[in-house]
Parts: sequence; structure tokens; C-alpha cells
Amino acid sequence: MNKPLPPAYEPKDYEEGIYRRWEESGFFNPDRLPVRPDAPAYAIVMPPPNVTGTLHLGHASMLTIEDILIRFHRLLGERTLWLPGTDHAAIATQTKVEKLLKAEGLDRRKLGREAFLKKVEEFAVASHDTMTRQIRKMGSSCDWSREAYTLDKTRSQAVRSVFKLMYDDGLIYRGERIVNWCPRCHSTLADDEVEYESRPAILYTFKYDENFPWPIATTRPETKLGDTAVAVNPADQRYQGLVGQKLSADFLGRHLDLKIISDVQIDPAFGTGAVGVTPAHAQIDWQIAEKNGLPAIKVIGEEGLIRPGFGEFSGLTAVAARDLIVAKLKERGLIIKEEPIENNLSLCYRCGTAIEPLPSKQWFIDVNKKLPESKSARARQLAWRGKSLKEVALDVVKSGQVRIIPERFGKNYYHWMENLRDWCISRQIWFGHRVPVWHSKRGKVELILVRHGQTDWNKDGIMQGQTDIPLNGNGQESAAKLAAKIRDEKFDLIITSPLKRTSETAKLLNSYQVPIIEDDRLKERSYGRFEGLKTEEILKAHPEIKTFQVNGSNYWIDVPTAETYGQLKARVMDFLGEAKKKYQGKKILVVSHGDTLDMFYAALNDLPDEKAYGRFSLNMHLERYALETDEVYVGLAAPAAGGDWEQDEDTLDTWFSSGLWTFSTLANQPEEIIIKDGQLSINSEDFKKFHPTAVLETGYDILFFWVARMIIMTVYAIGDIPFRDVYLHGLIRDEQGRKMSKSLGNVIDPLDMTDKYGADAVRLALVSGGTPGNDLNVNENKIAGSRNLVNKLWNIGRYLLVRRETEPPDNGSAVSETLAERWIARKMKNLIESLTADLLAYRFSAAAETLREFTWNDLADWYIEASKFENSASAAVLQRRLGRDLLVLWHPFLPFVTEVLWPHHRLDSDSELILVAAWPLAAAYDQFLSGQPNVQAADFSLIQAVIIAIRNLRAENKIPPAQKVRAIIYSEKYAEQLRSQDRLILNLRTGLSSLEIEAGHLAKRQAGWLYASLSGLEIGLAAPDFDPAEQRAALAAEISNLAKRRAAQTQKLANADFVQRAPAAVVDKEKAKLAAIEEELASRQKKFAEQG
RNA sequence: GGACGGCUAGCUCAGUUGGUUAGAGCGCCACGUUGACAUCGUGGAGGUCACAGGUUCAAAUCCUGUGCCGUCCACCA
Repeated sequence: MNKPLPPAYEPKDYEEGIYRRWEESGFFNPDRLPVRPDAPAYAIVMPPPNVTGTLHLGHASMLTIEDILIRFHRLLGERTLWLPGTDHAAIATQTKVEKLLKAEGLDRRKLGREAFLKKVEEFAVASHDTMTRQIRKMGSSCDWSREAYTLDKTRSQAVRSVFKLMYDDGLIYRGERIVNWCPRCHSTLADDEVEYESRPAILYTFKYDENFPWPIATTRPETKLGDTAVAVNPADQRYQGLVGQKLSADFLGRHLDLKIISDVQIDPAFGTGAVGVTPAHAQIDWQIAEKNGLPAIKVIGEEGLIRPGFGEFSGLTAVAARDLIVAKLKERGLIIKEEPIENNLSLCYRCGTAIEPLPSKQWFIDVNKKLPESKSARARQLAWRGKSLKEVALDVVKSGQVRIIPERFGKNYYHWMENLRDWCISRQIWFGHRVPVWHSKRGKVELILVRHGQTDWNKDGIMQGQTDIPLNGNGQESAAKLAAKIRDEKFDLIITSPLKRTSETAKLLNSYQVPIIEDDRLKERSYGRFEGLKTEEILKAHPEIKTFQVNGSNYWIDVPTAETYGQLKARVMDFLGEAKKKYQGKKILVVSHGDTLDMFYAALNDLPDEKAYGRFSLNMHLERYALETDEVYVGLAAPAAGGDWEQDEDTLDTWFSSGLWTFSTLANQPEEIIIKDGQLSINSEDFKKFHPTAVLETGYDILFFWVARMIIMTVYAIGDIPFRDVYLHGLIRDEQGRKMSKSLGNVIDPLDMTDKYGADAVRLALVSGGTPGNDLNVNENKIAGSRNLVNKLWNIGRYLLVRRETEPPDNGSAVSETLAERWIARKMKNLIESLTADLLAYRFSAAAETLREFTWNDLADWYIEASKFENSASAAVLQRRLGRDLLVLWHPFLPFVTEVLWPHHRLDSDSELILVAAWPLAAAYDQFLSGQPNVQAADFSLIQAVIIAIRNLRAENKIPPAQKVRAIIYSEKYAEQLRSQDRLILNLRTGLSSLEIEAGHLAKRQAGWLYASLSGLEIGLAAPDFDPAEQRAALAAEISNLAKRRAAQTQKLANADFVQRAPAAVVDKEKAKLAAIEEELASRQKKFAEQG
């Protein structure tokens, strides 16, 4: 402790050791803090950084702000907890690892789920370790004993519990919806995970076919294969009267049934005013389709390729299909216009791949459903009964229970929340929380479909329908052949159409003699009076029958007097519905007919009917399906009932788990998370003490991603708010206000900076100049500037130590003897008060600024300088107090340097570590202010003014610093006061050889002297070499300036409106000002005249 | 298209409910070895508070409009 401190602070020599001492002290842990039993709790949960790599300046800024809050509240004596953690960041991490694998020539599918997850975990662990080291480097005083991870056991328990609760309350459902699909990630994305980028595109105006009445416009011709309607604006004159009609088109060989509908969302001015509606591949179209009961045809599949069933286009990428379609349309002269436009392309926010909107079966959280009545008292207080998640989440902010800082972001929050759609929470990636849903394997029905063999009517092209024709030899033979092939397959049951051709087939296929059930619903489509006729004769006689061709055969859409495809499909759906329930766990062979099986195909593959036509037309092939039953189990673990359950393949959106962060982190064991009375209950001391947390501090960029979701999830699960305040900091940008990014090469690595300038300097730079919600531009210079302040503080500390050793020990007097002491004591008292207020109000930059000003200007430049020339017995006590308090005030900002200095400055009653010192008391300075009440501390500013005036006079008149000069001050009013401080005036860089103070006015300016005037006093400096003309010119300039000010001031006071309407205090102030100006002006004018 | 933010000294930013001659840090200029600190000290220059109207006794501050920069949301079929 006694070894001398080096003249410059070297952060590297101390930081690691200091942090270690803090950690070893245990004081980061609120349980081990020496606080009063009734001390208020103060908790912040750290926004968990993603385990995707390393920390950037944004993290550093977050850590700094939170650490300032935490250290401040710890110094205030509160039971303070800062809970650290990391986020598994499902998609982000998986994408990162996939990239790394790609470099090794591997991909996740080659590895398989388990091996891949192992790789991801390895990566996550490594990056976790790097990051926690970096967090320590910044001096973060978080409680590592409570560290959490969004994917650890306790957090998993929370995730599953909340999922189950929401499922049981009907808030989580599974449904087929249009989702944002990333073909590269092979997963859905939430609405806010989609980014938009303006890209040039071509808007094609074209006709579906030559006969179609109007052209339509699109940038995505390939999706037009799935059009099911044409929409126009209801007000559009051009299409009046057409709405409601049905048209069909032959779009490059594909039959389209298009309904003409109207919708207000259609802009009549865009393109042709008519829009092809593609429900499966556009959000808006999906909504329009829902409103109008239109079918959705899925054209593009999960791989981003055109799905089977679209002829030559199938298997092409969307872009290749587009090119081909455009080329074909051109060939047929159907393209009317091609124009380049700027198109807003939606991209995956993680990998930048173009998003493909497509319908998919996913898990959703219903944000609009009314919540069941809650049993908890707190929940009733929130008045959420009968409200939706969305409404409650709005309510807690609108009512002020959760306060957003800065306030203006509240508006953004409301807007976002009000327009929130159901939240798609399932992802098709592997890394993350697996959806806690198990599907019953036992419940599965295996269906094998097969068509009957040939009959004579088949052979002759005669329409059979429900006419009962037996198999011919050919048919029997092929059935027997197939029977041999499937001889080893054990069916539980065969269900067949009762017609001969099918029941005979069924018998031939029944190698194991299982029961055969006949079912009328499996019969062929009825063709009524056309049965028994040759097909070409029918068509000749009835040209009105619509047909179209698939694979060389005609398919008939509307056949008079016969069963429609719709009716046939209904039979099939009915059969499937019953089979699902009746034949769980069974393997069933279904023997049926061409058209009927086509409808099976459509139903089982979720395809529109026309896509299925002809599927079973040619030979006896088998199609195998597993009928998914709806039997699911939702729970915290796999159901115990044996191995008949399979867990859902999907994982959860990473924000689902981080949405639970404030309370899931306050459980220490999975066992502490319990579902009770339809509410989640966290049975831990931590939860009772620290929830809701005091403040959530994070960047405004994740207000929606995270903050909003935490509010939704917590309000629901706990029936309480997650935090009282939300403090949103701005983003850290480079000096030109650009985002820091690797590609721009403008990234400042916080570690480089801490190495170079120390963590304290980096922290201070990240806080000063920043206001909530506003971005902050940072460059290295700023950090260097902060380092200078740190060094200044270091040297103030050193100087006070030197003083203590050389000065006589204190006399115990706590009453300030000198004016400078009373002045600085008053300043310090005010500082403590304003700093405390600033920190409580999250005004970090203002607080740092105030502190800096006090430290550098008031304390170092004035008080310490003054004290060098004062012989005061009270100095020792005051300086100990000042030194001690200064360090504590700076500690939240500059934890390291203050801790290094602390042992030298702490009082005997203080703790050994500044980490747990007591926040300064403003009242402690009253004792220093109590003596000599007739002298005001403010009078020190007179001395300052005199000193500055002398320095000015010298500098302006170029008197070399080395040249000592005589000085005389004339003053009626202040003579006594000035005399008491003459040592300061003589010594504080004024360069005086002697000082006389005369109680009276300067009678006449002398040649060889320089003069300066202040209100109520005159200063003269002996300058024999100086030209009096210059002095006179300076005086003249001063007079003119004063005269101008007097004129303005007089005018102001002459204004009757001002005098009448302005508050009296303001008017008085202005009057006093005028008087002062006039007095000064008069004295200058007098002098000017005398000199003349 | 909607919303929000910014525009104050060369640069980065303060400026609380309207009320001294609009501030700080960095940078710049000049000078400088007073018992801690050149990562320092002293002094200085530098501003039509984006623009145009308005309200008011009084506007950087409140209102309206415009421009530029930035961000978010919606969305382009």
C-alpha cells in the first residue's frame, strides 16, 4: 500500500487482479452482500448475448449501462442482483455452424440431427466461454453463480411449462397458414424476422391464355400456376358487373379455374387493375382467399422448387420456372408489357435468402383469443380477465405499470402490438427447444392404396362408373402379379369398393386371409346415363362437356346427371375421417377405382382436385400413406405410456425462451418451476425477492423482437409484469454514423480498446454523449479522451496522497478555514445531490459530464491549485472526505481505477472494497459549511474572476509568462475580501511579483499600467513597455460593447408588455442587469474621459 | 404510404417546465518545466441553433409547413 503510485495509470497492471478480487469477495451475489435485512431488492437480468461469437461495442455499451446501474444501487445499499446469461439463438447459431461446416464440405443433413447438434453445442460452449471472459473484461459486476442459458435444464422446464399452459388454455394451436419460409434455413420465420430490401425486378403484364379477357400484372409469373381468382377493386369501372363470375384459363397447358372477386386492397392504378390471386404464395392473397373461400394451390415447395404435378415446370427452381414461363408466354405472344420496377424483396434476416411465402402446418400463439379467467390475485389486479394477450400487453404499458424510456417508443410499441398477428413459434431447424408435443405413433393408420385390375370395358374405352363389370383375364393376371410382390406384407384389413372389379382384386391380393370389408364410399364416381357408352361417342354428342387432358386421357369436369368430383371427394373425406378414428395403429389396404383414388390422392396430399386427376389411371401401382391422427400429448416430458409416441420434429422460435427470461432465470432448479391452478409458479427465494425486475436495459432495435414478447409471455405465465422500467439505449455507430460491420471494415473491437486504453476509458466513452434511444457515434479518439480523464483522476488521487504525507496531520477541525474549502464543499454537496438524481433518472451522460466538470475544473484546476498556497488546518479532513467521495461517485463509471485508488483513500469506517462502499451523503458537507456564516462560498467566484481577468490581461497584451509584474487592485466594496485571499491571487498562474489592494476607486489611469475592470473593482498591472494607445482602444471597444448591451436592455424594459406580463422575478432580474451594465459603463466612460 | 428521430462550433454531442451575452469534450491557434498529471497547464478563435411562417412581452426550446439525413412499420400483386 505504501509503494509509490506511478505517474500514469496503467490499466493492464490492475484490471485482472481487481476483477478477481471482486469475484472472490462474493459481493456480486446479493445473498452475500453486507446489506440490512430490510434492504430493498434491485435486479436486472442481462439481455443474454447470442452464443454466436464475440462481443462488439454494442454489447460493451449495454454492459456498461447496466453495470453503472447495478454498482450505483449496490453503493446505495440495496440488495442488488445482476443476472448474467447467454442465448442459444437458435437460427443464428445454427446458421453460423452450418457455414463453418460448409467450409469443411459438410452439411447438417449428412451429419444427422444428433451429430449436428453436438457440433452446435461445442461451438456454443466455446463462444460462451469467450464471451463470458469478455463480459468480465468490461468490469461487469454480475453474479456468475446464477448464470443462465436459454437452453439449459431450468430454462427448458420453463419453456415446456409455459407451452403446456398455453396449449391447455387454447392459446397455442397448430394450423395450416401461410408463413415466411426460408428455403435455405429450411424453416419458418416470424413476421419480424423478415427484412425487406429494394431490388430491381420486372413487372410482366400478360394474359393467362389467348381467350382470357384481360391481362394481369405480376413480378412472379411462376406463382401464377397457383392462381385461383382474379381480384379487382370494387370501385373499378372496367370490371363492373363481372365480379362473381367464374372463368377458366389454359395457362401454358395448365387448367386454371378463376373466380372474379373484388377487394378494396387492390389498387386500380397498379398494372391493369386486375390481379391474379395466388393464395398459397402471398400474404395478402391468402387473406383475400380466406375472405372469399378460395382454394389455395401450393406451387412452390419447401425446397424452393416447383412441386410435382406442374408438368415441365415441376422440379425447377422458382427463378428457372419464371424464365421458362416468360419464354413460353412470349412464344405465344401473351406477354403484353415488361417494365422494370423497384420491388421490395423479403429476405431472411439471418442468411439473406429470399423468403418464399407458402402455406405450412405450424404452431402458433393466438394473440387475439380471450384469456381464461385467472385465479391469481395479481392477475386480477392486471385486469386481464376476458382480454387477449395483445390487449393485456397493451394495457400494462398504457397504464404505466411498465414504463418505457424514452417515452416516444411507447407509440411504436402500441402500433406494433395493435397490429400483431398470431405468432408462428415453430421452426424447422434442429438447434433449439424441441416443441414439447408428442404425436401418437400408435394412433397412426397406414393406408396402402391400389386400383383394381383391367375389365373389358376398360379395354374398350367404355364408360363404367358404378356399372358392375368383373375383371378380365388381363386384370386378374396383373392382380396376381402384384399379389406375389406384396406377399410378405401383412395387412390388418382390406377395405374395398363392393363392385366386382375391386372386390375380386381385393381377394387376389389377400395373401394372409385377413378380413375384407366392403365400403360403398369407395365406389367409382357415378356417370349416370353415360355409363355403358364409348367415351368418344359421348363427347361427340355432348360438346358442352368440359374436358382436359392429362397424360393423354380426357378428364371430365362437369358431366350432366353424374356425380361431381366434389361429391366424390366428400365421400372420400368421410371415409378418411372415420378410418382415422376406427383403425388406429392398423395397416390397411384400400382397393378402389381411378377417380375415387384420385380424390384420395388430392385429400392426402392436400392438393386441389384437378391436380390429382389421372394419378391412378394407368397401372396397378401402390401408394402408401400414414394417416396422421390428431392424437397429441403436450407435457413436460414424453408420456410414460410406452414407446408409441414421437416428439414433434420442430423446435421453438428462440424468442419463446428468451420471452421467459426475467422469471425463468430466477429459478435455480427445474423443480422450482411448477404449474399450479393453471398458473405458473416459481418457487424460489430469488423470484419472491427480485421479480418483477427493476429495469430491462436493451437496444431499441429489439423492442419488438424481445421486449414485447417478454411482456406478453410474462403477463400470461406469471400474471405480473416482467420489469417496471424499460430503458432503451441507442445503437453504437462509427464516427460517420454508419453501422459497424465487417464488410465496411469500421468495426471497433472492444477488446482492442480495453487493451489499449483500459476498460474504464471504454466504459466512459460509451456512456458520455449518449441519450436514451439515440444512436451514438464513437471513434477511437473519444476513448482516448476518456482515458485522459481516468488518468487525471489517478493523479488527483496521487496528489492527495502526497499532500497527506507532507502536510501536518489534521487537527480534527471539520470547519473549513478557507474560502476555497467552503466553496468546494458546497460544490461537492450539490454534486452529490444532482448526480444521485441523474442516475436515478437514467441520465448517465449528464451524470458523467457533471462529474467530469467537477473533477477536472472545480476540484483539480481550482481547489487543489488553491490549496497548494493555503496553510489550512482543516484541509486534511476535507480532502480525505473529498477524495473518498470522489472515488465512490466515479465508481459506477470507472470501477477499476477507483478500486485501485480506494485503499489509499478510504476512511477507517469504510469497507475494504469500494465495490460495497457507501454512497456519499450530501449532508456530510454541512459541517464544512457551518463556520463564518458571513462569508459566502459564492464569494470564491469573485476571486476566480479576478484571477482570470489578470491572466487575460497578460495574455491579451502578450506579457511573457516569465515576466513577473506588480499589480494593484482598487475596490471599495471587496477590498477586505480580496486581501484575505491575496495569496491565491498572487500565486494561481497570475505571474505577479507583488499585489496591493486599495480600498477605493482608481483615481486616474497611469501611464505604463494596464487596466481591467470588473463590476465593482479595477485591476492594474505594471507594464512599462506597453503602448497606452492600445489600452485606450481596448477600453473604447469595451464601452461600445456595453453601450450596445445597455441599449438592448433598456429597450427590453421599456416594453410595457414585457413589464406587465412577464413574471415579476424575471423583470426584477432584468432590471438588476441593466443597473449593473449602467454602472460598469459609467465607470469606463469616466476612465476614458480621464485618459483623454 | 404511415410513424418516429436528427439537423446547435471543424467533429461528437448537451441544452430539463420558453427567461443572463447558447455550453462541454475533441480538434485548431498562441503561450507555458510553479511541490500530482505533457494522458498536463493558461489564454484564445470558432455558432443566422437546417429553412420559411406563426404564437408570445420573450423561441434553439411551443405550433404549422418545407428540405436534407437516418430508423422503424406496412407494402408493391
